[in-house]
Amino acid sequence: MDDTRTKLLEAAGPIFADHGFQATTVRDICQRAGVNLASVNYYFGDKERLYVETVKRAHGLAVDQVPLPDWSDDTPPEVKLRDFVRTLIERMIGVKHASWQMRLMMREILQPSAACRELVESYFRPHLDVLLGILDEMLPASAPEHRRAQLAFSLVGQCLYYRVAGEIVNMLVPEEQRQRWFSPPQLADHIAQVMLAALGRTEPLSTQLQSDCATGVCHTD
Amino acid sequence: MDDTRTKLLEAAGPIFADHGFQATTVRDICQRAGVNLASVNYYFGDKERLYVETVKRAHGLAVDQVPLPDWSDDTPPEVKLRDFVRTLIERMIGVKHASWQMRLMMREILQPSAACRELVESYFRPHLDVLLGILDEMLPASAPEHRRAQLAFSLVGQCLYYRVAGEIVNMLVPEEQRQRWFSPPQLADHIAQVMLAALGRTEPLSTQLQSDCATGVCHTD
DNA sequence: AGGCGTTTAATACACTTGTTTGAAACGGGC
DNA sequence: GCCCGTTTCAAACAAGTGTATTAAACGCCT
Repeated sequence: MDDTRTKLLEAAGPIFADHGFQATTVRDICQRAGVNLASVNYYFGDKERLYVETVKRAHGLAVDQVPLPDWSDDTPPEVKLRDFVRTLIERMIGVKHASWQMRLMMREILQPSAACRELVESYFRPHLDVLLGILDEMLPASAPEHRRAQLAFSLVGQCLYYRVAGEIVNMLVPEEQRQRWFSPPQLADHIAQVMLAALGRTEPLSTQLQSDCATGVCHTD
Repeated sequence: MDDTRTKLLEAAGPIFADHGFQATTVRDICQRAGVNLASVNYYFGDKERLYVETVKRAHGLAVDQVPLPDWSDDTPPEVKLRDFVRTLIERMIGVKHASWQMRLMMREILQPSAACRELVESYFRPHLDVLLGILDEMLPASAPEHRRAQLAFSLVGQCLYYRVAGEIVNMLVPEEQRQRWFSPPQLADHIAQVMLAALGRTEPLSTQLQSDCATGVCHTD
């Protein structure tokens, strides 16, 4: 399928992700796609319709690219939580240092547009439900609903941070330290450790870091 | 001081924050400021210079608006950490549901421009140092530097989340639940609890939530 | 008052934007 | 071949953009 329509969609993705809706020009997209200027209006009606289609396609590709593992019924919740974090981090910053799909979705998160409602229901809500299910296995039944949600947001927030503020992290952390200690799996394991320690499923971090700090960090498998 | 220059800066702030650099027009700014179209070129040379000045001014105002408390020397680190989180959250979503200053800075975080380097050195770095100092008081001396940084990012990430993904949270959490349990101080206390529990300075959350969940949540003072 | 540097004002100028147009090219079916 | 709907193309359009220009108004000193 390399018809003009899909060529347009594929060209539009990275450009919209980089510059946002307003700042990208249909001329730019058409040039990148190698098609005539009028094509976007012919196939999508106008620029905005093309944008919405691009966003939909983006999150479709994003979930396919790094899917959640399907756990067996006896997988302990600690492992599920760690896997969940790893998947999130991988989607955020793993795939070739941030795919255009994620960059585009990030724009929608920060400034929701017409394409966003669908994004929430078909992407965020299901993932939140999975995470809430994992947390339920570790929390007492008396834990109120809003605390579960806030815990989920705490976890997601830590992952999202490296996507949103990645450039800032790059400026704050020296190059060599970043290379050695800030790889996606390392960050994922750190976040999982924080959450598990907070939930009381692991020793607190301060005691973990007291003894044997070399091996305590990189149990990456 | 209501000369044209400052009128321009004050008008430009919210508009740049809402629409970004590209999508805002100097005509819009001048109209809102009630000054002539040519003024921006007269006072700032061009649109970009005005933008940079606006960003600088934004973070100047942001720190003044909600300053960090100055703790006495014997303030326990747990209190400092909680205060730090509260300050961050207050800056993120507290002041009249997100001031334009924060919205503008958020744009720079997500997509750094020329004005960003200065933002990092004069705003983010000092705050990070304060936070690292607080964490140092709770961590063993053997804790490696990169883990401290990651812990700091975990904390900041959780706070940033409600600013970045605030609209998504609004769609995911029912209105009434949001009204009751998602006020800035409540969110701040939750995040502080997570971090303190992870560090082992409090009981784990799962046991906290087991007993007496009604009073355990809202120690707002 | 008069002169002068500073500020404001209206307008014009290129230029880019999204979109439209109408004709040309294509691809089968009879 | 010829007709047809579909797709491509180059060009043009109208609106909106940042910026430049020019003259008028202002404030202030002597």
